[in-house]
This record gives sequence, C-alpha cells and structure tokens, in this order.
Amino acid sequence: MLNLYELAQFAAFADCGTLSQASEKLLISQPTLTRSMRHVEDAFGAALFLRSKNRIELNETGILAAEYAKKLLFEADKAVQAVQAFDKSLRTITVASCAPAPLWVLLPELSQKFPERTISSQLSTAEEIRSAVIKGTCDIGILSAPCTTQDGIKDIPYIKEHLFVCVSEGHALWDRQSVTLHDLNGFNCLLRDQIGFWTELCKQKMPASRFLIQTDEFEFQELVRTSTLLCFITDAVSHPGRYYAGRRCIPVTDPEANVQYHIICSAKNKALILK
Amino acid sequence: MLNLYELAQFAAFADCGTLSQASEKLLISQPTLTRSMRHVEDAFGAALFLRSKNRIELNETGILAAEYAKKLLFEADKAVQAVQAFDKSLRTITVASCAPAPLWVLLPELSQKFPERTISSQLSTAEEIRSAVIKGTCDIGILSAPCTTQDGIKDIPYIKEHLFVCVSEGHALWDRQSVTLHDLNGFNCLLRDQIGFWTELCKQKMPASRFLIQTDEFEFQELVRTSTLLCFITDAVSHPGRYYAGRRCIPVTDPEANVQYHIICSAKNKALILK
DNA sequence: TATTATTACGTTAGGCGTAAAGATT
DNA sequence: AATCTTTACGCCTAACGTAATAATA
Repeated sequence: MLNLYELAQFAAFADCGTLSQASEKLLISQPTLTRSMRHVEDAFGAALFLRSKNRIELNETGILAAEYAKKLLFEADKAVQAVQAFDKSLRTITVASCAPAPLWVLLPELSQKFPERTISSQLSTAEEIRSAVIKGTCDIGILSAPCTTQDGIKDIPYIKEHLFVCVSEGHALWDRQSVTLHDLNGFNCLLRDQIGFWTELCKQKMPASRFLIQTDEFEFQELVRTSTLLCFITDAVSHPGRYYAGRRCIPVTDPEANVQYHIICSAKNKALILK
Repeated sequence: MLNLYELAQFAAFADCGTLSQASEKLLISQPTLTRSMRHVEDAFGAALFLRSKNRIELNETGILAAEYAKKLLFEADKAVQAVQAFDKSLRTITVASCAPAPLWVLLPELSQKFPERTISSQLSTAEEIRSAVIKGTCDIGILSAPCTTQDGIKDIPYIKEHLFVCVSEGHALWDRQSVTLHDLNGFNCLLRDQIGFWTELCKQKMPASRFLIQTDEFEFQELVRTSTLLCFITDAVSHPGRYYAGRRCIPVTDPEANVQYHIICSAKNKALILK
C-alpha cells in the first residue's frame, strides 16, 4: 500500500534529481531514500526508475507516478486543513453585527456562557449578515431591524440604541432640544471608523456634509476637544451625558437613528442566543 | 502526517461503527485499532471521536474526516491503477487491423522482434484505426489502402490478399474462370465471423444475397461440406488450392477484393514496423 | 578525487498481539 | 454474563543511521 511519507520522499527526489540532494533536503540519510524508493516502486507495482551503477532517475512511468504522488500529498494536506478548519469552526462562535454597540453587550455574554468557545466578530452590512446566517457561514447576526422574511431563522429583539449629536458651545444648533439628521445636513462631522451602518446612514441623510473619519481614538478625542465639528454619541456608550466636555448632546429624532437591534441565528443555533 | 493504512482502518471503523467489528473485518486486534485511531486523530490534529467508557464513535469532525479518508484512499488506489496501466501500455504493442490475414503474418513477426512486449490485437474499421493511431490509443494500424492524408503517420505497404469464391460442383458458376462480386449477388453465402472489412464489402456488393455468419470453425466446415452455399477463401490462408474438398476456387476480380495492405503507425513508433 | 548509489550491519523505535482491567447493557 | 474500549506488557518487525563498497565523471 502507498505510504504518504515515502511518497513525500519520492516527490522530493523527483524535484531534486538525485537521492543525495533529496536526502539533504529531507534531513535523512541516503540509504533510507534508496530503501524508500524501492518501497514506492513496490507499492505502485511498476518499475519507476532507470538505475545505472552510480545514477538513478525516473523513467516515463516514474514521472507519471511522481505527478500522482504530488497530487495525493496535496490532497492529503487539503484534507487535514479542511478537517482542522471545520473543527475550529465548531469551537468558534462567529458574530456579525451591523453596528458595534450590541457587540459590547453580546460578546461578554457569550464569553461567559460559552467559556470554552472562541468568539469572533465582525461588522457587515445587513444583507451580508442575513445571507451569512442563512448559509451558516456565521452563527449569530445582529441587525437594526427584525428579520421576518426568512424561515428557519430565529429572531429576538436585543438592546436599543439612541443617537445624539454633540455640539460645541456657540454652535448654531446649541439651543435645540432635538434635531433630525436633515437639520445637520451641511455641517461637517467627525466620525469614528468601524461604526457599522451609522456611517452609511449619515452619508445618506447628510449628503451636503463632509465626514472626517478617524481611526485613532486619541486623535478623535483631540479633534472633538479642539474643533467645532459635529460629532455623535449614543446611549449605548458608558457615560453618554458627560462624555465630551464642553459639548451638549442633543437627541436625534429620526426613526433610523433610534434603533431596536435584533439578534438572529439559524434555528439549530438557537441555544446560542436564548438566555 | 497522515498514513494511508491507518486511514483505511479509520474508514473501516467509520463503516462498522465499533472497533471490534472493524478489527474482525480487517483481521487485526482491537488494541491496534485503538492505537491507530489515536494516530489518525493526531495526524488530523483535531478530536474526531466521542469516547465514553466502553463506546467510541465519530463526532461531527470525525464524520468529515472519514469522508476525506475514503476519498484519499480512493484517489490513492486510482493513482496506483493508472500508473500500472501506463506501465503495462509501455510494455504492450497494440495492433488494430481491418482484416485478420495481415495479423497472421505481423503478430508472429512482432513477437519475435519484441519478445519482452505483449502484443494485443483487434479488428476495427478503417476510420477507427486511423484515429486510434493518431490519438496514440493504438501503436500499429493495418489498412487496406494507403494512409496518405495524415502528417506524422508512417505508412509502408505490407502483404497482398486476393479473394476467391468457392463453388460446389454443378453450381451455376462452376465453369467460370473469374467472377465479380456483382455476379455473386443473389446467391446466399457462408461467412466466418471476425473477418474485418470483408463482411461489409460482401454486404455492400451483394445486397440481394443472405449471409450465414458462423462463429464456430467446425460448424463452418460442416456447412461448406454439406451445402451448396457459396463461401470464400483468399490466398492468405495456408493451402488455398485444396482447402475445401469438392469445390472450385474462382478468382474474384473486383479491385476491392484484391487488396494491398498498408501498415501505419505514428512517427515516434516507426521502429516498430521497420524491418 | 569527489560525487553518487547501493550494500551490510547494528540499534532502536514503534507496531502488533495477548492478557487483563474497567465499564456498560 | 456478554460486549466493548482501553491499558499494560512483551515480542519482533522494520525503519533508521553509520560505515563500507562500488562505480562514475
């Protein structure tokens, strides 16, 4: 029967051309290779080499056999990788959310409830999240609206998040009790990176505004402190009231800015999201 | 690294469901299987089993791994078969002829010239022979006409064969010095099986005749002896003159019935057909 | 002489089976 | 009690490396 380890030696010989080079590459002795090549020949049940006294090379059959050997080794490797990947996927809970806030709550909950499993999360669009959950690529999805259309999908309401705009003293909107995104249109804004659907929502509702998207939190805070650019906050962060010194937080009343999140998962994963 | 023998044990276990059944099937002991299953688990680098105290079964990952194991074993088997087949093809000379007579001469010649190679022959139509030689499916072809159209094909004239019709005494054609197949049209004929293009030639030139095709040589001879049905002979058989007692052999003058055979082979095989 | 494959040989790791233990139905 | 898996242990094959041999360029 074929032996993958010997096939690896055979493939190495096919690449190197001589047993001695192959033995160096494989960190084994030449006699071992001599023997292994005989085993491979026996296993294939055909002559694979042209042997002269001081030289061994593949014959036509050997060249074919070497191709098959490499293919088998490749397939074996693929199999191992696939099995390991599957195994890992079983031990991982993957979450895709349309916004970061619900993750701040959900991820710790999951870690505590499933301490032996790895939690992996990412931000995506609603459509990507829905299809990933349906395909099974993703265990849990978090949307900003119910997911009623799809059969076999479990949907439960989760946390709410309300948007506020933070204006510096003296800003035209300073005295407002509430605003809509439409009112903000035209004012330039600071935004954080990686805030999910919020970015798109702002760009859509405030087409005349420019958005300065900050990746670094320190730089973001510095710009909030030193500029009069608008910025946002929500009640999902720890201290909404006094987060940005010297700024007022005004509720944004658009329905899209006051979100009821929904957790979805496929029916067979429903144990993941039930309390 | 994966080991195909252990994968075979793994696959057997996957089919049997218990180690003991698998051990019986494989004619090895149970402890060996216990060990091999651990090796397989190590090689895949993932847990593949649900172990209770006296029960072991595949987990989800194990089921996947078993599928891959079976696939790999199948691929390995295919590889061995393919290599052996290729090896055998190198040691075999395949000949396809449009008629048996040239084979009677050529096959002994080839056997003598290439005693270490197996000779395999078959009868085919001219078109099949040409394409098989071009594709390389077949090493040597024998046609009843030159093969001039194709590049890279070596063509050399071979033996000739002339057709005679054998009539019993008192037959309407008994006194003829020569005949054409057209003259024979309407008379029923005995034919042997496996005579290549001759069958089609007769059917084409003698559409009004019926042909009694005999597979068994003894039965054929018996019918020749006891009936007045026409039969044929050619000068390619050993004793054309006195082959069928009580019958006269009359030359058939159609050009298609007096054949110059041609041997063809691809250019790289020309050593096979040169004297 | 340097390089290469092969043979010979001694060591040892590991694969196998037997026997026994532990657990379940 | 019967069945099944696992552990323990001893045997022995076979895989490995070293050293030596043979042949070539």
